[in-house]
Amino acid sequence: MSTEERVRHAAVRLFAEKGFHGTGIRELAQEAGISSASLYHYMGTKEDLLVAIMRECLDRLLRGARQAVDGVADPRRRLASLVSLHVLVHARQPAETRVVDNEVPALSESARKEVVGLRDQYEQLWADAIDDGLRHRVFTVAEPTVTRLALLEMCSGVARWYSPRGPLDLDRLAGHYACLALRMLGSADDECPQAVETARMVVSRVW
Amino acid sequence: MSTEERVRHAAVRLFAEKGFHGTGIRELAQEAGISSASLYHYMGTKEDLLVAIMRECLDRLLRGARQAVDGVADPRRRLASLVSLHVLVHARQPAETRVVDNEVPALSESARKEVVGLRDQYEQLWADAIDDGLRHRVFTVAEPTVTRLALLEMCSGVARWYSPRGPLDLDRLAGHYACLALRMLGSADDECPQAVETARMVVSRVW
Amino acid sequence: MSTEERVRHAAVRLFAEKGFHGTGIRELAQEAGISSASLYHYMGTKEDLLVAIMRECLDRLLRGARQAVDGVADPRRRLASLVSLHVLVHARQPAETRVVDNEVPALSESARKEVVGLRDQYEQLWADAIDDGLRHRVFTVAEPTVTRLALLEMCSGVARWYSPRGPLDLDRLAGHYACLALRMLGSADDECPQAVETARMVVSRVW
Amino acid sequence: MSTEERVRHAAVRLFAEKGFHGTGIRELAQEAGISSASLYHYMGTKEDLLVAIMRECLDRLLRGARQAVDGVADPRRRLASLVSLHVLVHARQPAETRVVDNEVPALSESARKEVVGLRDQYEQLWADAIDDGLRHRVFTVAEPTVTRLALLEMCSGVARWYSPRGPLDLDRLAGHYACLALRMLGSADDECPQAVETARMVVSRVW
DNA sequence: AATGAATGAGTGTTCATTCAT
DNA sequence: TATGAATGAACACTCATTCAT
Repeated sequence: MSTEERVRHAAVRLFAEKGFHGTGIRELAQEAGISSASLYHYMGTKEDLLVAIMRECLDRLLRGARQAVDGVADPRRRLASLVSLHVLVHARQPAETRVVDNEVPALSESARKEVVGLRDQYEQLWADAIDDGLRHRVFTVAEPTVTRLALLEMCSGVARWYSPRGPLDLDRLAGHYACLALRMLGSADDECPQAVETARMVVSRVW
Repeated sequence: MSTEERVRHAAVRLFAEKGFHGTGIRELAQEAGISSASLYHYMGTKEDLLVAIMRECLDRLLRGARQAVDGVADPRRRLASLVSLHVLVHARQPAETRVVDNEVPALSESARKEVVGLRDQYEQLWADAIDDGLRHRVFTVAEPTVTRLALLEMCSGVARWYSPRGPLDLDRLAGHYACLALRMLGSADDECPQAVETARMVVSRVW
Repeated sequence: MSTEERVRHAAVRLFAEKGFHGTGIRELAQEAGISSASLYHYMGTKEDLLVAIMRECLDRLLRGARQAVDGVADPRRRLASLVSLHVLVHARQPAETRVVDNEVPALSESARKEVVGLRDQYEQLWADAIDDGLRHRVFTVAEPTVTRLALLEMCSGVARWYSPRGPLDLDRLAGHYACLALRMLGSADDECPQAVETARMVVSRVW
Repeated sequence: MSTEERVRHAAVRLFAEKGFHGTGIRELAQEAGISSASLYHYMGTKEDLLVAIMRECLDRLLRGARQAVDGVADPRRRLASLVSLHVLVHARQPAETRVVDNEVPALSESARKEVVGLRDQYEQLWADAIDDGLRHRVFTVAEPTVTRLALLEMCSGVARWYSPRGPLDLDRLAGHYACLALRMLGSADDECPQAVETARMVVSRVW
């Protein structure tokens, strides 16, 4: 593993564990196995490093999500795939995703704009699937916007508690969340296994 | 409003907005309208202040939750009331609840133990309702533990986005979440209005 | 002497001796007899301190120069008084004046504008006296602008070498420079003693 | 232009513009178009580079000054030639000369001794001319030492303001300063054109 | 009750310099 | 000849906290 990768990994781990402001540059350097001065060969400012982490994670998520929904007509399958992918990624990369989810307020104005922009594009894919499902009457739910937010928070929460050492494997986890999501939307939950399959394929392609 | 309250409010607002480590003592003092030295008449250390905020919030939530479920036999109504209460509180007090949800890693070992202990007691009430519902076959869900976590994350997420200036009033919000929850558990969602009523009563009693 | 004054004196001494960039904040603190953290009770940034020193020195010089020329009709006496005052001040306060003369490039854009503005006002008084003298034919010199600059550099140079422990007292020094200046301008040099008298009075009033 | 020359030029430019302590090694490298590590193939330490610049400039000036006065009997012509040469050099090479004039305090003890020694030899030529002129009664001035310092500061000041884009060409500038100098010394100022001629010849030989 | 003054330890970042390649 | 990589020390500045008044 290159030094640059070690720096990145150290930052992801520490920012996730102690927060951006709770992580010192010297701590970061020690975790990466170099001096704090050397750190600056591999990054700009501490914030630049944070932005790079967020951008890459969101970029991948957005790219993956697009692959998961592109060309899929059935909104139930689209939504289920989005949920599965989101859960898979949050369970496999809890550190990265927690940084993305928690440290937005630590960003400066301009960086925040970029990051929020990416996140908005991503969430739009969820909104489209939900709207489509409502229009085609395969979803029945009172508040689509609130429900979308509820879904996203529910799925992102996985990064806060999932442990690979627990009894649940990733596929069953993702499948279960897909079921919960379809239930919330008032739909039958028989699309889940195929959605998990799609999500797994996307993950193997993008990560 | 007493000075002590002003300090508490300032801390809640800033810890929620910028995080514990992102908030300076001088910033806190300025927001409270006193000098940073005077701050120390109203608190111990900065961490003591954080702990006090978390403890009070969790205490109230736990007390409220107990009032909401005590003596209620139907697990659907218990669960729906817990969800409604949780959502109401997170929508009405987003700053306090975000501090509780986000700043646990900023605590020292011993303080963390206490706070996590309170949270565990609180979550146990949810677990009990779910288990009870499964036992009585009013709930049908594959992974009760995962589902409980999904529910909690979904509901806590409200604090991250709800705005009182939006189109949804608190009661409808709480009711909608109760419906979503019952759906997730594979139950009919006709207990929601009463659950909201219960939650409102509890809130008015405890806060 | 108050702590604030000690800080100011330390800064003047060190900035003059080693330059702004050559003076560390810790060195400054040590010279002032406080910790480097305490320094920040008595100043904004290091640059703010520099600007304050420059502003005060230039303000005084400008005020003094105006008092020295106001209401004096004879341009020879005006010019001689300006020279005497300039020399007196640079000999008595070599540290302050060297900071003003040497550290302008260390200033940020906006601060530099202010400082250069003050200096320009000051130099204008010299330009006016010279122009007036040429118009009234009491001065005879080919290049008035160049000559003004030559005069100013010559007089400012005093701060770089004059020592109060040398054989020349301040009055004779100032008088000699006034003579040199009048000679450069092609004028008789009999106004000097009165000019020194004027300068001494101004100095005692403004400093 | 060789890399070594590019380094030298970059250093001269930056040391003059921002001072020795205000110039970073990376900045220097960038200005020279190489990496900061490569810099060390062409210099010793940063201070060595400064010393080399100063030494060369002072060496040339001293050599030039000797050529300008050697074998010239008339002290007026000697003094006028020294002034002309000094002004020409300071106007043509403002960066080098400002470094020499401003950065002496940045030198370590031993380097400072060497540089000050060169400067003293140079100034001695001025002192000799003045003393000679006084002895032969072609100069009339009260304080020869002070006057020498005033002359030197006046002439060195040229480097701080002269611009080749201004209305004055170098010869007229040098001639004007020679006149000012002779006036200061109480002498007729008719030696100037020849002095400028001498200075120009010396410059073309030494630089 | 309130705060100006004070500080040791720490912040993120840059410094001049070295060295293996 | 040239440079990426590396670093200990220093940079200007802020931290949470204490204490005399």
